[in-house]
Amino acid sequence: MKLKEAQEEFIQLWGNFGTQWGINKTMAQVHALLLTSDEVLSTDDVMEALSISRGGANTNLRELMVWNLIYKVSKPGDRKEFFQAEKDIWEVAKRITRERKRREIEPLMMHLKRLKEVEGDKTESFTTLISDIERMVGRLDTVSETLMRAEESAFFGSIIRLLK
Amino acid sequence: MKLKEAQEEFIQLWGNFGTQWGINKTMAQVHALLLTSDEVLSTDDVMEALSISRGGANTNLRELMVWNLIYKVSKPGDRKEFFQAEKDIWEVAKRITRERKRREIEPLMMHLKRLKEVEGDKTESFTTLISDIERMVGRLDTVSETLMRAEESAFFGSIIRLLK
DNA sequence: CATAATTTTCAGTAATTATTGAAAATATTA
DNA sequence: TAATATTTTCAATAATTACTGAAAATTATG
Repeated sequence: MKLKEAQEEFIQLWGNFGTQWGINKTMAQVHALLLTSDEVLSTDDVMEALSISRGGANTNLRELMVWNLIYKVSKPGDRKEFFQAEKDIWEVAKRITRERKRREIEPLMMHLKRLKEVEGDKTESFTTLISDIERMVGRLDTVSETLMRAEESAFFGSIIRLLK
Repeated sequence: MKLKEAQEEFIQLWGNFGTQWGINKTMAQVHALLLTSDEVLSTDDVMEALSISRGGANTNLRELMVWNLIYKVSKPGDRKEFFQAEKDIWEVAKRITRERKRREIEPLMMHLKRLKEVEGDKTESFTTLISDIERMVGRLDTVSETLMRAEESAFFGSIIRLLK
């Protein structure tokens, strides 16, 4: 396989995979494009490479910046803004985890907490369920957090290896 | 809050949460309904409770069976089929993990493997990226697997506690 | 400050995804 | 086996979500 082909296949793959995890397909593709580009890219480059409109390119690039997955860089003597992806895949995972936690897990936990304030009899099995879900989500959160930290710590690293 | 209200709120919450993770909203709601029902429910009960069509109820109930999250049960003297959810939330998490692994992680890993077969120079950074992604996905898989097993083992349980 | 380059916004439209409901298939009863 | 109850399928439709493209806003240049 040629590099160009592989790159394009990866962009498609990442887009489809993102969809299954509730991430906008085009955003995932823009991310994949930048991840696999050695050069920095302008909005026009992205438009051209993915055959998308200026509006789409702009929106997705900005959203990726909110997620802290790409940066703006400027080229001297050029007005345009260029974009570059964070290439360290562990850093990428850490940032995605952090953002999803902030956007989804924390609100979910708060909501679940409220749901335990149920009055009356016959509610035990309900509150038990909610508590169990709370505990499980919390633990998933802990573990993913830990996994991310593991890359930076020999101690955690060796624990992770234990788990294999 | 009254139990009925809390139940309905949970159904909505779970539906929205599911959406963010690439799970059909109605399927998540049907699951939430059964999770919070002490009684077994028929297709008609589900239709009524969620105000959805027969086709929708049927499709989502069958899909939940494929995921192994609910069971058919029959009531003696009644032709209808009734449904009951697996209530152990750890078992639920384990089965969801297993199903997503089978449907998404395994195909992804296979695809990534193929993408490393790139010929030519200047491909090192690309193949490194793909390898890193492979490694990360694999590790996420290991850890989630381990988390699930932790419930069943004092040894793993204590490791998990270490990670907090 | 006027002009030009670039970025951003967003109403309209397109594409995707989910749902309905009625007909067909299947299962149960007598 | 015929009659009836129940489940399943799927074409048509609805709802949701994403994208386009041109106008407005912003930023940089001389």
